[in-house]
Amino acid sequence: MTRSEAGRAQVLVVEDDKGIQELLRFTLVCGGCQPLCVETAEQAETALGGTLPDLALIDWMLPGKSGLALTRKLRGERRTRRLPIIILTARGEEADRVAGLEGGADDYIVKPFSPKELMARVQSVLRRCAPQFAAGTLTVGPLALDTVAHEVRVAGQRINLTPTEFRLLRFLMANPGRVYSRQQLLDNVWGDHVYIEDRTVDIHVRRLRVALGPAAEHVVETVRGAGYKLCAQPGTPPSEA
Amino acid sequence: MTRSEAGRAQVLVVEDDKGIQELLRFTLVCGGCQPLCVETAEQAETALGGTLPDLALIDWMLPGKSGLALTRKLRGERRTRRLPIIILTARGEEADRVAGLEGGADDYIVKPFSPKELMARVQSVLRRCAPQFAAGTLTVGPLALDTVAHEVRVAGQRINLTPTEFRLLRFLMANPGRVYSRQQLLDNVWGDHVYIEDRTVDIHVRRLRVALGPAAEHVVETVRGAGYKLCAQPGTPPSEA
DNA sequence: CGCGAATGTTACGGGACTGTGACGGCATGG
DNA sequence: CCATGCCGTCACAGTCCCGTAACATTCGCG
Repeated sequence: MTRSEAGRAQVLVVEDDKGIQELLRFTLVCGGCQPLCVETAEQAETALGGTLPDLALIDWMLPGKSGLALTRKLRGERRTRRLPIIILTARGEEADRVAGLEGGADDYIVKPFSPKELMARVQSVLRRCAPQFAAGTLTVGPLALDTVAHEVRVAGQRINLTPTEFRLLRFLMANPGRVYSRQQLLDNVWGDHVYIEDRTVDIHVRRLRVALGPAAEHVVETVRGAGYKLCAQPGTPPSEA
Repeated sequence: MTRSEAGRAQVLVVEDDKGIQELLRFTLVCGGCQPLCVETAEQAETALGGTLPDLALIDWMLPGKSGLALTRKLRGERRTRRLPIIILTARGEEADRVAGLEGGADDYIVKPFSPKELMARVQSVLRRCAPQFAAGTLTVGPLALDTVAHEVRVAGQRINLTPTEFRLLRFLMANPGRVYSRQQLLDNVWGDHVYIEDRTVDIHVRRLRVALGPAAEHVVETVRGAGYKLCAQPGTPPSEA
């Protein structure tokens, strides 16, 4: 589900020109997005330290660190690797387009742009990168996962998870009861073409179970020969009457 | 079922550079695929006139007709429209990535590539395009089989099945009332090119009946001299013509 | 009733699958 | 520079599953 379906898509805007920033903000709000505006790459990184937005809109020309450098950095870090990025560039900098796409941007927009074009591209990128998770709190059995605050609670008790454990649990909680093979989990939690051993999934499932503690570790079920799934009713052994 | 599960996936390789072609062939064979190599787009079209492969690996730079043109043509024809395509492109042609994906490719690989990466992407695309087992819940008599959750219930009571028992029951429930010989069951449940004793099927049928319990064991019927079938109405002897 | 073929039933050894602990690499932060 | 935390891989152990063999039973038929 796109966040544009359930709530507003959060868009991080990195733009030093106040006028353009206001235009972007206005356009995005009118288009149903929730903009978060900063002016420098450094501020952007600070903002990205918290909850990840659904999309980053980055100006090519920034004071200090350039938009390209920021893009490359975001692509280099696991946490932000899959964050959709749109580059804003001025007319006549066509050569930069190549560099921008090389740097990992998903799309680019040439200034001056029409609000219509901006929203079209934003929606397009959001749609393409969409199969994400609805904002809000997922609840399965004794588990509660806040996708915005990045918090997980077991019977109300807050626990700490590593990034991978969190994404794994989030994915499973988004589709409870559904069995996923190790490969499917790698595709959906780690990313499409990442070459990692199947068994690595087992390790993270174990670490996740340990982190969940005895109260909830059995919520993550092993389906022998098939994969793993989340069981909504723990303590219901499938034994016969 | 993907061919990668039962049998080797056939991959058409369109690459004019002999060295790279050999590397591709070697990598694919090691990865469990069955490559068919040609050097030009024309030869590729000829090869595609026969049995369709499971995947096409097309070099971007080809003598004469380009890989993009070939991709577009394949996407334009009904017969090859759904054929998964991966584009091979050289470093520095990143801009072509967009054109390639817009042209209808499912993925692209940048040369030079590692064998591991190649196989990861090939497998990923094959998985993504693999025909799925019909999702949903199959119901026959007192039996209910959830293909997604991998759960089986007898009169609402959940039971545990081993992987083979589950596949066997799933196949029978997908085609209730129809008689299958032991060999047919081996082909469909175990996979095509497996040589296993016929009697093994009997064993698993028994184990399945035991697992189903007295309430439903008679749903799996023996047709003497023919094989096994699932009877929708237990207690209703099949009326032959 | 007797016989052979087909099927049901039991037992068992090998192997596949998963759980578990440990290790080294890598990036981050001081 | 080191310390820390996270991650991916390896190796080992336990468990479960599966295919085969062997024996028992039932069915079909004369």
